[in-house]
Amino acid sequence: MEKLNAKPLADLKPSSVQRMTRQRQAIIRVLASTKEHPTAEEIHAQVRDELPDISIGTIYRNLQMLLADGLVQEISLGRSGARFDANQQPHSHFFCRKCGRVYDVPAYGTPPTPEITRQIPGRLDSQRTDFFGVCSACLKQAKHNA
Amino acid sequence: MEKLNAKPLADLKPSSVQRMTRQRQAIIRVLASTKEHPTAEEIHAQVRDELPDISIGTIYRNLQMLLADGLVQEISLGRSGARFDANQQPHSHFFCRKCGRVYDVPAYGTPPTPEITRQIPGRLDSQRTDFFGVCSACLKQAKHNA
DNA sequence: TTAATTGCAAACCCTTTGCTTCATC
DNA sequence: GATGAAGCAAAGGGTTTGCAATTAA
Repeated sequence: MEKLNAKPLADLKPSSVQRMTRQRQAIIRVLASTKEHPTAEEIHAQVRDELPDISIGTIYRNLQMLLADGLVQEISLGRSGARFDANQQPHSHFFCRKCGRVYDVPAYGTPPTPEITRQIPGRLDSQRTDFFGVCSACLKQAKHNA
Repeated sequence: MEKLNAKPLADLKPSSVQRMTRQRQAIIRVLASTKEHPTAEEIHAQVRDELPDISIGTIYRNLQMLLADGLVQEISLGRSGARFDANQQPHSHFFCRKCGRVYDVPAYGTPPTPEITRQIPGRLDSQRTDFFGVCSACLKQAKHNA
């Protein structure tokens, strides 16, 4: 029931979006109420509880619009299907190599030194630091199976 | 003609690899001689110059083996097809949002503070800092079209 | 009323895989 | 020779798209 992110997402009137359909509301609600970084499939499954006929295409189309408006971030790890993050606060991610889950961690990253900036072959907009390892859940399971 | 990376890749005897076929040699040669972070398709196109009948499946199978042996890194940015990097030296990447190209930049990243480490929900193996923006080539082109 | 949005299904792209043939060891 | 690896083509998974029907404004 984390409500911190609910506000910004729900309040904004994204420019790509023209009508607030039931489907869109439900998708936004799911995104705003989770810190799980769900995949499109996972969002679909959850929204289906409320709107059993919603199609996966609608999920993707809405995600596109929310991405275009910067209300949602796409975090993808290799070939395993994109995950979506509606947390507007600056934060970093911890990726589990075993299960593919993604966890929020406090914002991390020092501003690029002029040294680095000078060596970027272009205009630098942003930077991101990601963390990798094996999550507690997987560690626990591994120990259990041993 | 950058030869720096050619050595480690060419010298190692990866455990996944049992026979050094002409195809594998050619793929390794392409990877070792570029800093372009080619996609599988791009590797295919280049190797084809030498071995016109090589199939895309062979490219992928070899990349898998090289990945498994840690001789190549996969760097993927969203949905645009994985890119492969055989540069063994520590370094970071600059991703162009416009064209999708990936450029090497000097290694970047400060060691995680105990503070951060403590907040990671699992065992931290590694971290990575990526840079995003628009590359010089695209900036130049945009100016040209204006 | 009317145009944005949906549902459906087919199409797409990138990657993987099964199977037969080839060629390295 | 044996067997790992290649070529080919079909299958897979995730995502996008065309089109007719729906529905918010």
